[in-house]
Amino acid sequence: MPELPEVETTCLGLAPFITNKVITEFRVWQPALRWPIPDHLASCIEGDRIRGLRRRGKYLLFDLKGSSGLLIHLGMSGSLRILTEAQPKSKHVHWQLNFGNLLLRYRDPRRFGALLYSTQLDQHPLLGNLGPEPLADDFDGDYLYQYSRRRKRAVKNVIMDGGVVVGIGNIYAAEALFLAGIHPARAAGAIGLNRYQALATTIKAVIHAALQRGGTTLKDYVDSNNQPGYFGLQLKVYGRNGQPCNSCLTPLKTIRLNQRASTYCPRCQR
DNA sequence: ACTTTAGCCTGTCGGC
DNA sequence: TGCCGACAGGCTAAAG
Repeated sequence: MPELPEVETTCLGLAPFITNKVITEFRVWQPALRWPIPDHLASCIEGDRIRGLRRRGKYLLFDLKGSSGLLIHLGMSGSLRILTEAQPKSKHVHWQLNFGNLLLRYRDPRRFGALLYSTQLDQHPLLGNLGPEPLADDFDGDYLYQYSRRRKRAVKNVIMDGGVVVGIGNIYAAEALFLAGIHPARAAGAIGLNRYQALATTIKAVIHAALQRGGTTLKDYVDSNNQPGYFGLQLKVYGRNGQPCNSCLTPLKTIRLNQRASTYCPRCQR
């Protein structure tokens, strides 16, 4: 399931193929994604050149003419793939962009992803309330501490809130909290500055490590060149309920926060 | 004003 | 073997 590192990897992987290429055709097979693909999108974008690719949180942004562009989200099972010749459409391919002979195909079995268009891409409502990037300088322990004053929500819910900081999904939240020694259910307002500085550090560390490996891959993610995924990151708590803690051998426990499984070490995380 | 919940989807897996 | 429910998950709108 694509998280920030996977989206970044996709962005970097696609860029050499489609930057400065002209969209010669746009085709849709299944417009019912997280939000419907806009009607008549082909007439808006055919003939346009891809001026550049960007990532914001887990959104992929394709800049087109003027300030217009495409906003793409991979949901939890989406992938983009470059094909150099027309090949039979596989199941769950919902749309494609043609660049002459080159094809960019979107596949998404669970259809939680999105393809949207705006003439003012940077003003798109979905981008309006996003918090800082986790690797940026404006995301740090002080920031988390200040946000958390007098807030009672669980700290895990805070770091997974895209309005606080973007791109931290269930996997990286669990791992970062373990590394920082913080219980996922602890009330955000009851955590001091020192521990938030540790948490900001471990968040940056896990995101950075995943980026270095080209993104953690689970099951159905395939990168933009259709290479098998990276299973590199050794997850210390995520998906390891009941197994011994890597550090103290205590069996890991799982609780549910915001309907999400949250696995942690009851001894190491307080 | 803040926080939680429901709902969107389908493939996979464990239990019976 | 096959069926069925639980679960996975980001994000928003609506409810609390």
